[in-house]
Amino acid sequence: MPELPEVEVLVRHLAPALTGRRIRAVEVHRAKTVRPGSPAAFRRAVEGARFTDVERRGKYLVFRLRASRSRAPMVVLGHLGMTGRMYLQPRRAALPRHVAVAMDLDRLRFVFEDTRYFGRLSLETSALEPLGPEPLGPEFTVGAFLAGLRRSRQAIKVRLLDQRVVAGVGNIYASEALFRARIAPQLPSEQLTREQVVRLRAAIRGTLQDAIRFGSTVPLDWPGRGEGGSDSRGLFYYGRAPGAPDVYAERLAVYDRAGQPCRRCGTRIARMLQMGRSTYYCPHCQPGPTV
DNA sequence: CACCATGTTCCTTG
DNA sequence: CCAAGGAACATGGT
Repeated sequence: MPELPEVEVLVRHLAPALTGRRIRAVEVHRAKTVRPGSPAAFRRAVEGARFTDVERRGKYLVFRLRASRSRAPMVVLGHLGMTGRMYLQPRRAALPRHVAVAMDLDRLRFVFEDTRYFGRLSLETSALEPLGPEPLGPEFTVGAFLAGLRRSRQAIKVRLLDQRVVAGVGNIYASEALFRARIAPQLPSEQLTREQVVRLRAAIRGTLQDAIRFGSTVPLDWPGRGEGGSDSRGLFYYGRAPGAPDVYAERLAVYDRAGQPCRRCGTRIARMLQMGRSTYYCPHCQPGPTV
């Protein structure tokens, strides 16, 4: 679930739902999720604080809080890892099996569920420092992108996963953007022509924006409830309702479609490994050096 | 049983 | 210095 578009959609729902609410209690169910830092220090800092805003930077969630007594502003950084989810549920509802952290608000509970526990929460924000430009922001210029790609023989697909080049692109949207730009994933990044860089920049922005638009149309719900329930007011859950069709995968052009026909030319989509991660591409629409 | 999985970080080898 | 590869984290799906 979590690359930039999924985090963006989540933040858009969380911001109005959390802003102004006070954290009454914090339960850290998985100590390692608070990293770096300790669960005790995290609880001490956060309990009693009030949310003032929620933002996104790359794939990180930036929770802005104000301490109850000192009124000092503070920041909690969140990352969903591979399987993290965040949602609100009624405070008396059962916690999910793989709950990492739960925060009691007044009537609601804010839940960080994370099956594989790769996600994290921290009072430490230095992880934001090395991040490259926001792909949808004004800093992501052709010049900045060009600077991030030159003088590297790394395959362009691998470069796109480097959060210092551009922040928020992950394994799914790297393949999708390269298909959209018709650029071979294995092309060394320094060999991209200026024209290709311009096209790839536009493709990244278009791909991410389409995904955000798509995500915004997905009905929200929370585990264990049917959709559209009358008491779902103020609650949300970004993801697939149990048993619902996986519309999420159907909109992807190449990711996880190995062997299936390219939607543009009919050629079978190919899969290869780059740095141990799957890359999907159309050998006809994205011609390039054979590796 | 085998292999794969939306992410990041650390370590080793060349 | 760079690049590549592997492992670790931990659990589930096919």
